[in-house]
Amino acid sequence: MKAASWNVNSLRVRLPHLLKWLHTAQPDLLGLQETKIVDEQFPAAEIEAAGYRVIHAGQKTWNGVAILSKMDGTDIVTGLPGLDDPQRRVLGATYGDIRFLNLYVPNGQQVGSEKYSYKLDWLEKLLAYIKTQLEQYPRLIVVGDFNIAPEDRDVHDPALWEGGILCSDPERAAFQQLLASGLADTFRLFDQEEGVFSWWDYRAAAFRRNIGARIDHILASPALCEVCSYSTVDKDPRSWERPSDHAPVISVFDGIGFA
DNA sequence: ATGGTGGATGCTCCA
Repeated sequence: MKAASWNVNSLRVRLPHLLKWLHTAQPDLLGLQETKIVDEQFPAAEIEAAGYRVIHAGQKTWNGVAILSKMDGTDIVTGLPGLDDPQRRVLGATYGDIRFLNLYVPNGQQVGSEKYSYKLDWLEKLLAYIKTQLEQYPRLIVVGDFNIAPEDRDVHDPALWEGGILCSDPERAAFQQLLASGLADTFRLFDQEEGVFSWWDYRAAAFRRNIGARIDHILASPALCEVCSYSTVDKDPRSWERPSDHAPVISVFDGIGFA
């Protein structure tokens, strides 16, 4: 079973990239973030024609999350308990005996800002929710754009980024609490090359110079980590014409019946 | 060089 996550930064613009990538990568479960489209305009027909079921929680202009899958999902949730939030950032569903949560964590803009406070509050609510989900579902996968680079090795220039947004201690502490709750960062279950990132700023030729950060993650519960055999970032779509600023991330779980 | 690019929107915000 191949799980994936991709911040597409406008599904309207990126639909051709998505369809091309689906064709070759063939993920079984894919969380999309920043669809930036209302449900009524969601390109469901094109995605279904590519062999995928799809659920979407969208809004005008900003945010928006979708899950593409090769089987039907049940017990669909949107939003976090205890957070009455019009921003569409959470979508969860159950596929067989896999619970799959797709997140678009707030960016936070700048340390100390109002948006930063919202991000930290959001992460606190998320942690509480993850704990209850872990009790309920032994096989839990949490994917998304976390807007957190967990460690110094997850950014191009740790000194330059130190204490800044995506890297600040409270953000990293929140991420560590997710790991302490029982989830693992599947990318770090394996030896990886240095300088692997999932997001590169559009500006200053950042992708060409590999000035980026690893902020998109696939977390999994212990039962799934045991059967996780591979995890990577697929940089290829970031090199295509008119790309998203994020690349898809992928993790493979062996022996999971799907579709 | 306190910039740069890109997306959605509508005379600017967000990432």
